[in-house]
Amino acid sequence: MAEELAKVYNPSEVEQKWYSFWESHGYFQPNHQSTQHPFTIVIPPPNVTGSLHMGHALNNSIQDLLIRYKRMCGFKTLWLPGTDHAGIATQNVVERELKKEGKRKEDLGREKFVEKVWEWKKEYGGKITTQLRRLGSSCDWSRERFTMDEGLSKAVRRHFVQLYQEGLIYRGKRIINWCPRCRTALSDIEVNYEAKKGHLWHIKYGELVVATTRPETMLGDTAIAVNPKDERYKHLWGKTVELPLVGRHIPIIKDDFVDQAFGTGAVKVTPAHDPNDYEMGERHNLPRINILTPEAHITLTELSKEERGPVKALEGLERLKAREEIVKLLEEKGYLVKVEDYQNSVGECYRCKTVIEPYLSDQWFVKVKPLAEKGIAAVEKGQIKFVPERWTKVYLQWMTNLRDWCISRQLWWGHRIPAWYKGEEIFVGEEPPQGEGWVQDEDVFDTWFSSALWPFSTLGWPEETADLKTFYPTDVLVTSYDIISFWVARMIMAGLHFMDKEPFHTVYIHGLVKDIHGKKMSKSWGNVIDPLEVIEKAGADALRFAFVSLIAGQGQDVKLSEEKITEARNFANKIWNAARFVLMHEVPGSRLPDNFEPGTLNLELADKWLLSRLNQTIKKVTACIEGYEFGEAARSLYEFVWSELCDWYLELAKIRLYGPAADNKQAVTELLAHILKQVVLILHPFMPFITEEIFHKLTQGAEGTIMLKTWPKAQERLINPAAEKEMSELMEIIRAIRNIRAEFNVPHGKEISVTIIGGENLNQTYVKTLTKTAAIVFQGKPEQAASALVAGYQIYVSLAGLIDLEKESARLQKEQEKLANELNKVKQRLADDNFLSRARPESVEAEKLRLKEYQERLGLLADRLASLR
RNA sequence: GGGCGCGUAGUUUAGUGGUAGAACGCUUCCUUCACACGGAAGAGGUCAGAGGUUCAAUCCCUCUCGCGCCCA
Repeated sequence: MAEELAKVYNPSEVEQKWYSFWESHGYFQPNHQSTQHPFTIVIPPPNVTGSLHMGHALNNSIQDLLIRYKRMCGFKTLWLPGTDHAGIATQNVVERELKKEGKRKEDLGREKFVEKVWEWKKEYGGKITTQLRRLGSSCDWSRERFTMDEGLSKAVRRHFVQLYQEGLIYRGKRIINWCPRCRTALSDIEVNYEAKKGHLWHIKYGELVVATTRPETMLGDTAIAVNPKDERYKHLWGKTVELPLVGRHIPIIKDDFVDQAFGTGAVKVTPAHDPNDYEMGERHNLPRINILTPEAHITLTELSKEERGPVKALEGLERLKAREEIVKLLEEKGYLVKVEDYQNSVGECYRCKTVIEPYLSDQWFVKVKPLAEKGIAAVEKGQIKFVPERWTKVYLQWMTNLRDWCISRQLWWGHRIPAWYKGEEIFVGEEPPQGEGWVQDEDVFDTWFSSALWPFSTLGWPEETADLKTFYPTDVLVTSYDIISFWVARMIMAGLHFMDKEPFHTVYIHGLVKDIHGKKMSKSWGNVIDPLEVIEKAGADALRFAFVSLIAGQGQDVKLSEEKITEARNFANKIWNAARFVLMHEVPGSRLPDNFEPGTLNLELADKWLLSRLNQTIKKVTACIEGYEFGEAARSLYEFVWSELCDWYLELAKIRLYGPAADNKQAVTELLAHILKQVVLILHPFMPFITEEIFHKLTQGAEGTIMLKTWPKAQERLINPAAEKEMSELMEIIRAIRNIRAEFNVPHGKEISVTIIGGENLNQTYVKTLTKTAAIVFQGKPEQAASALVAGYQIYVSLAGLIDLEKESARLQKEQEKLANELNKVKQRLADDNFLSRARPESVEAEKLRLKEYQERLGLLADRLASLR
C-alpha cells in the first residue's frame, strides 16, 4: 500500500512547495518545447503600486488556465509578466508617504522625488508579483518587464519620435481636461462623468439674460452667443454688452452650437474654460482669457487693470468659493435674475475623483484618426476577434469617435518627453540634442502611451530580438471590458502601426468581480474579499476554480461569494479523497506505463461506462477551452469527478476491491490509477497545485512535473453508448429502489427483496450493493410491496410489515396524475393535424413513442393501484 | 438622448425551438472502512409581463416594466 494521505486536503502545505519547484526548474520558460509553435500571452501589467485584488485574481486565473492548457498541448508557451509604472497612481502614493513626513514633492525637487519613487518601487513594487505567484500563475519571470525599464523606455521614445516624424504628433495650446489636484492634463477617457445636482444661475448681461452653471467663469467671458435662427435676439446681432462686475464690453455673436431651449437661449462664452466655448472662440476669433491657476484658484493676471479693480476680492479664491462670492456680488448689484435647480454631468478625475477643469494649456497630442482607421480595419476584417463577440461593437464605436489623444502629463514620475527647446527652436529625438542651451520638456507621457507598446516592447522592440521574432504577434489578450478603450484599442493601433501586424488575434473579455448581489467590491461597502486571505484559508486552487466555474457564457460580471469558494474548496477535498481512495488500494509497483491501454484489461460494465464518460469529458473540456467557454468546462469537470466518478464509480469499484476475486482487484486498481491520472491532467490548468501533488503521489515522482505532460486526447473507441445506456438504466433503477427505501423508512441496515420484471440481464450485483438488497427475482408480483416503473422495468420492493397501503396508494396516485397530464399533452399534439403534417417526422415519431410508453405505464399503475385495494 | 447586457427554484445561476438542470440553503434519514469540506432521499420553477412568428416558444421577433453598465 502506498503512502497514506491526510483525510482533509491542506492546500497551504503543498502550494508554495510546488510553486518554487516549478519556478526553480524553469518550467515556466518556453524552451521546453522548443520545436513547437509558439503560444504567447502578455499579462495586463498591474500597477506597480498595486496589491492583488479579485479582479487580478480572475484575470490571471483565466490566463494561467489558457497557458497551462496550451503548454500541455505542446506549444512553446510564453506568458510574459510585468508591471506598469502607473504615473498618476504611483506618484500619488509616494506623495502621500511624503505628506506623512509633512513634506511636499516640491520640497525635494524633481530629481530627488523621482529617486524616492524608485526606492519605493524597489521596496514595495514586487509585492504584486509575489502575490501572482501565490495564485499559481505560470509566468516566465525570467522575462519580467517594467514599463520604465531601459528597453521599454527606449521603445517609448521611439514611439514618440517616429509618430512625430510622421506628422502624427503635434504640440499646441488646447482645452484639455485638467485635474487641479493631480495638477496634470488627462486624456478624454480618463474623465468619468457623474450626474450631479447643481444650479442654473440667470444673470443679466446688459439687456440680455444668460443662464450658466458656472458663474465664476464669467471673469473670462469674451462673448455672448445666440442661435442665428433665434428670432428673439435678431435685434442684438453684432452689438456688444457690458460684462457685469468686470465692465468688459463683449460682442453678441451668432453660432449654431447654441441650443435655443437652454436657459434663455443666450449663453456666455468663455473660450479659456469650456471646450465648446473654445471651439466657438476659434470660429469667431474671440480672445481667450484664463482666470484660473493650475490649482483652480482665481487669478486676475490676464485681466486689464480696469477690469481687475471691481473683482479684486476674488483673487486667489478656490473655484467653488469663488462661485459663492461671485453669486453674492451679482445678487448685491442686482444682476442675478433667478436661480434654478439643475442637474448636469460633471467630469471627475479617474484617479482621485476631483472635479475636472477644462483648462487651456500647451500639450502634446497624437492624431489618432489614421491609426484608428487601421485598428478598425483589422477588427472588421477579422484579424482580431473579440470574445464574446458583442464587445466588437463597443470597440468599433469607440474607435470611430476618437478625438486626438493628449499624451503629455504634468507629472514627475513617468517617461520624460524627448523634446528639447532652445528659444523658438524645438528638437525631438531619441537622444538629447548636441550643443548648449537645450532645455528638455518638463512633461512625461501618459502611462497608456507606454502600455500601448506592451505586446512588443516587452519582447525587445525596437531591437529585433529573437523573442520578438518568435513571440510576436502574441495570441490572446485576456482583460476586462473596462480597459478596452484605455489599453486594448491603443495596443491594436500601436501594434499595427509599428509592427505592421496586429498584436494578438483574440481579445478575451471577462467581466468584473462583484459581490454576491452584483455590487462592486469596495472598502467603503465593506464587501471586499481579499484573494490572499482566500488563498490562505481555502487554497489558490479553490479560488481559481470558484472563479472559472462562475464564468458564464456572455462575459457577464462574476458574482463571487464565500459560499462559492467553499464549494470549490470542498471540490478540491473531494478530488483529494478520490485520490486517497485510489492510492490506498494501489497494488505495489503497479506504476502505469505511458502507453497504458485500459482496453486490454478485463473490463466490466462500470469500467466501460466510466471510460466512456471520461473520454466524453475530455472531449468536452478540450472543446470548451478551445472555444473560451471556461465556465462550462469547469462545470463539466465538476460533474464528472463528483457525480460520476465519486458517487457512482468508486462505490461500484468497491465491490471488486473489497470482494474476494484477486484478479479483478488488479484490473480495477490499474484502471483507477489510469482514470485518476487522466482526471488530474485535465484538471491541471484549473487547479494546478492539487493536481501536481496528486500526480506526484500517483507516479511516485517518476514522471516529473504534471505541467509538462501531454494533454489527454479523447479516445473515440472508448466512447461506448451502449454501456452508457445500460448504466443509466441501472442508475435509474437503483435510484427508484433507494427512493422506496427512504419513503417507507426502511431501516438503514435492513436488507430488502426486490423483483424486477424482465431484468434478467441487468447487473444484479450493482443493484444489490447500492440498494442493500439481499435477493432479486425477475418474475411474480409480490404482495405487500411498493412499486416503481423505470426504464421500462417494473420494480417491486417487498415491504412485509413495513408497507403502508395508504401511503403507497397516495404515491402511485401522484405518479398517475403526473403521467396522465403528460399523456394528455401528447394526445393533444398527436390529434393536431398541423403537428402531424408540419413537424419534423422525427418529432412525430418521438411523440408516438411517448404516447405508447405513457399508456403502458399508466396501465401498469392502474393495475397496481387496483391490487392495493 | 444613443447603445449594450440582464430578469429562470429562497439565493447564485446553466441551458435549449419539442418533459427546465446545477450549486448553496431547506426537510428527512445515515458516523458503512476515500471524504460530514461526506452519503442517500426529498420539497421547491406560470423560465419578469403582454403581444407576434411557429404544428410547437423559457429559447426567435416586437413592445412594456424592472435592474445594471457604457457613451453623449
